[in-house]
Amino acid sequence: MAGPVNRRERARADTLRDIRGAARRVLVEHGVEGLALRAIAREVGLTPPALYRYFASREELVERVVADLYDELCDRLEEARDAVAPPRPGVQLMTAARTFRRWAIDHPAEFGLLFGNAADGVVPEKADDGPAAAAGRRFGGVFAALMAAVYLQQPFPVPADGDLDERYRDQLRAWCAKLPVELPLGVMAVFLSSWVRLYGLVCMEVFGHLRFALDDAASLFEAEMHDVAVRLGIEADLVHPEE
Amino acid sequence: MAGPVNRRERARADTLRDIRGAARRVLVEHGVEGLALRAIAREVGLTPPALYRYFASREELVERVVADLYDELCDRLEEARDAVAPPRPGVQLMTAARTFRRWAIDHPAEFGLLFGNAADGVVPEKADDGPAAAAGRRFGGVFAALMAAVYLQQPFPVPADGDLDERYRDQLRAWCAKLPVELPLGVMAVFLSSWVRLYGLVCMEVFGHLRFALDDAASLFEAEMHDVAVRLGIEADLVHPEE
DNA sequence: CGCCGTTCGCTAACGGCGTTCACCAATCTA
DNA sequence: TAGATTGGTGAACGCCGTTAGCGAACGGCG
Repeated sequence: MAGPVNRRERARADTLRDIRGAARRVLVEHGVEGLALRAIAREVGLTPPALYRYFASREELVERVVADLYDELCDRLEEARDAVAPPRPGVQLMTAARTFRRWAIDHPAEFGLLFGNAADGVVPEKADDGPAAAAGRRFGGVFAALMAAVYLQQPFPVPADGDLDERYRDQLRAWCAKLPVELPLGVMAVFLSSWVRLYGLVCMEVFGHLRFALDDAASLFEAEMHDVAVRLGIEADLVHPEE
Repeated sequence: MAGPVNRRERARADTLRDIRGAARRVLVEHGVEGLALRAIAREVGLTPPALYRYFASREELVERVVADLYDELCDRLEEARDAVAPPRPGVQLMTAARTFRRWAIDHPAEFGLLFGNAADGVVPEKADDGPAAAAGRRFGGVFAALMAAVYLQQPFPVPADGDLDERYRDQLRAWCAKLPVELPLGVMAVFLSSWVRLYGLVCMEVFGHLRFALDDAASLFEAEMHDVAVRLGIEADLVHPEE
């Protein structure tokens, strides 16, 4: 927690902040494609090589931006979650899901950087460490925790361990071991299914994969939310958004 | 249908085929990112500017490749569908879905090019014309037709028009109007929901968005298929794949 | 056959990209 | 104050998509 003491250290911290801000601005203005190191340098008022005093490569810089955006999104989600009164887990989960979709639609460039497959899906390397991965885990944790809270408050029916096939059970067990609370494997299965339905739908909507049929997927999203809520036994918590 | 008559026309057709083949090879070997015009030229044995005698831009070349891949995928799907004996629509639909996932996993680079969001999701322009769009429509049509066949053979419960909200109903109606057969709007709603569950899941799996929990999403996919089959009243047609 | 326009390949070049290098001035440390 | 470290510079390399201009091969025609 040692703050900057030197003039140098202060200047360095300032420049670092400037660079991250500039990167964010370039991203919003020129999209994921236009997020070029040279463009960022131009925006900050530095020459491109100067950025290498702060980041080892463009990739590392982008990863830093990704982490920042994840954090911003998580803050938004937690803020919305904590604003729910009274704090019923079901309402909080539905609110977080709607807030996620809202953020995605309002920040398409940022969303594209976080959840798009710019070279990271096809080349499935995506390191487990690094700030971006950590921030990503925080993001997943927000929803996982809400889901767990819903179950712990009022269990919903889940498949018995015996109903899951062996490979699946093993993988769920491995994943479950990484989480703080212990839950039946069936809860994880229901969580994954619900997650795919909502998160997958948002991705498809923002990335235009539904435009063949729909201009606005809001109703489809609400319908999917409804199905998920029924499965989680929180249909009563599914208040329609005022919008 | 005028075949090549001149020596020139024959040479041109050959070169065109070579280019498309080379592009495909470059795509597989170097991924979507590495699909560079210069790399394709190198692979064919031409200088980069020479490709401009065949395509107006890199984008047009890539679009041609996209169309080729869609066609190849559609051929595969139709082949699998038509191999189902007896030709029960339910079995055909499930078979097509499994074939789609199989193709996606076996051809990650090609899948990334077709269904990734390389600059086309964030910038939502994606022209409605062009060979790629036409081939994409053919792809969607395969599943839409199977879904319609399932419904026409044995209707499954669908929401009444009155249960859909107004905006949604209007959009479904507009989309429905573009299809050859007329179906209740609720069928389209069920189709979209099922589509998102299966296609969205495959995208998430291939693009690595499930790796936080699962290494192999086969079981999750089968579970989602099961849910969809139940909703479509074709649970009996859900034979487990031998694999 | 020879002529002429078209086609198709080449080289050279432009601007943009990420990245490395050598150099220099400002800054901190001893 | 001397020396080391830091943070900036311009020049350069090799990649990218794309354009312009040139020359050779080819096709149709008198």
